[in-house]
Amino acid sequence: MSEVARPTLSDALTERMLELIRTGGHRPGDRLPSTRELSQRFAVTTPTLREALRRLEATGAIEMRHGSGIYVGAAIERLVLPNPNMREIHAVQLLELLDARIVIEPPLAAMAAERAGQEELAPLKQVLDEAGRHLRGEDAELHDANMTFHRATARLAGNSVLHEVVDSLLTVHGPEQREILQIFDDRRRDYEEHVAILAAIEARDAARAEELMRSHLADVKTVIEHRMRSPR
Amino acid sequence: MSEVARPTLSDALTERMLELIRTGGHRPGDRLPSTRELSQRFAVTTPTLREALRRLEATGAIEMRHGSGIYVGAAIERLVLPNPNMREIHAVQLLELLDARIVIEPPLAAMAAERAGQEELAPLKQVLDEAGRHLRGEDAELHDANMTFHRATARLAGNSVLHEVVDSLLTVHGPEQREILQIFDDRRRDYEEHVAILAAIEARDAARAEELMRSHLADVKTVIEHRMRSPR
DNA sequence: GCCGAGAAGTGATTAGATCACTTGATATGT
DNA sequence: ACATATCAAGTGATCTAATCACTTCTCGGC
Repeated sequence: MSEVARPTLSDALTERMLELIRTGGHRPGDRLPSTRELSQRFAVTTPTLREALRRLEATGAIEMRHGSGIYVGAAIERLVLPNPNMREIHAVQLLELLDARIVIEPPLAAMAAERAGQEELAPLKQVLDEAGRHLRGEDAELHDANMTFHRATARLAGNSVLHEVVDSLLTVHGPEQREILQIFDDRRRDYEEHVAILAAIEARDAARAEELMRSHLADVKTVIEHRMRSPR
Repeated sequence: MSEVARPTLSDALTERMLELIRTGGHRPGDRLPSTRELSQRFAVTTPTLREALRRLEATGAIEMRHGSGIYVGAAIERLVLPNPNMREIHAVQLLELLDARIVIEPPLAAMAAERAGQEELAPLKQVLDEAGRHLRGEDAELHDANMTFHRATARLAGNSVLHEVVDSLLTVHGPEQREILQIFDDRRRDYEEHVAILAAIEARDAARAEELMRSHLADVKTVIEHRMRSPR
């Protein structure tokens, strides 16, 4: 029954470090304060600080050079993708994220249509059934089921790299971001469009699947743009 | 003059942990040994071990739950993208990676052609000039310059999310992976095709830029496939 | 002017203890 | 018998403070 797990000290540290870099006007290549100074400033001990630093290092936000110092990494000014412990991205980036999906997902739908046998189609149908059961239930659950449809479709395409990319993009729709999305999206319509996409994939009509996915995501974007201007 | 920096203890630890998970037949959701046991098994102290764990956590390879345990994450069986300290991916995945680029990069070339003013085109030209100077020089340098062209083009497209995605995909072409690529690619031809792509972008011919980028990447893939079968 | 030794600064690792949280078993009450 | 409350064991999180290893820059010798 437990919730999202209370953030740990080093969770907070990671975010404070990011903030320090961003608001401090640091550019990639700049050197950051030493571990000793940082641990003092944040009032934590060395090992704790270092855990936070390692996380940032793993995503390319910083670089640690033995004997030399800690440097701002190239990824700092970009979006850090698969990062369960550092939610980034704000509302403005939501539309950019959708544009990215509009580029990537339609071809994936086409690929899925081309190679998917009946057996592999099963999980996709299952996801839609699940979503269907939530049509009159909790909005959050329908929303999640809709997201799962996109992941499942990407998986069907059969390219693990692209699958991972889509998965990353959708994961960013997590935590706070997810709440924003939930305010804007039109879950019922999404569901219906998903049904149509599945039909095209099942019929192995690649061109149609691609076009439907494209217009579906364009619809989502339109709705969000509209509602951003005139909240419900 | 220093080289690639000697791997640190926790670097090695990160890889040993990954190996433990992979060869141990662990599936996502499985619980791993406790920190106490792991630190004993690897003969390192807790803080050191935890640094390695945090890196794995940051990429979604594992999940640490306070009071409960350490669990294998969902990302473990997929590709972990922007990860300077964990080179993954083997040769088989090279072709999949290229397929992914074939899906993503052509539309980006089109977007670049549509929105690029003359000023923004400067860095792209500069990259090509740089590559041109290496035409008769070191293969490695030409190879790098060619890679930079792809990054720069993706940047021009003006979507930071997609830019980051492409950057991640190309980054994976790092360390060991890069050596593999260098064996297979045809740097001179790549350069010439890049020149043609730039011309299309400069002429703001989106359709042509897209098609050229697509055929360029298809060429690269063909060459690699061919050479994999019959090494030089 | 060049270059090598050394000092200062910085990250990497160690050691063991203590705190905080989760989970399942046990006991208790109805 | 079942549900609920309590508690103990296991596990991650953090602290403490010192030492080791590496880089960089300065300064002296040639």
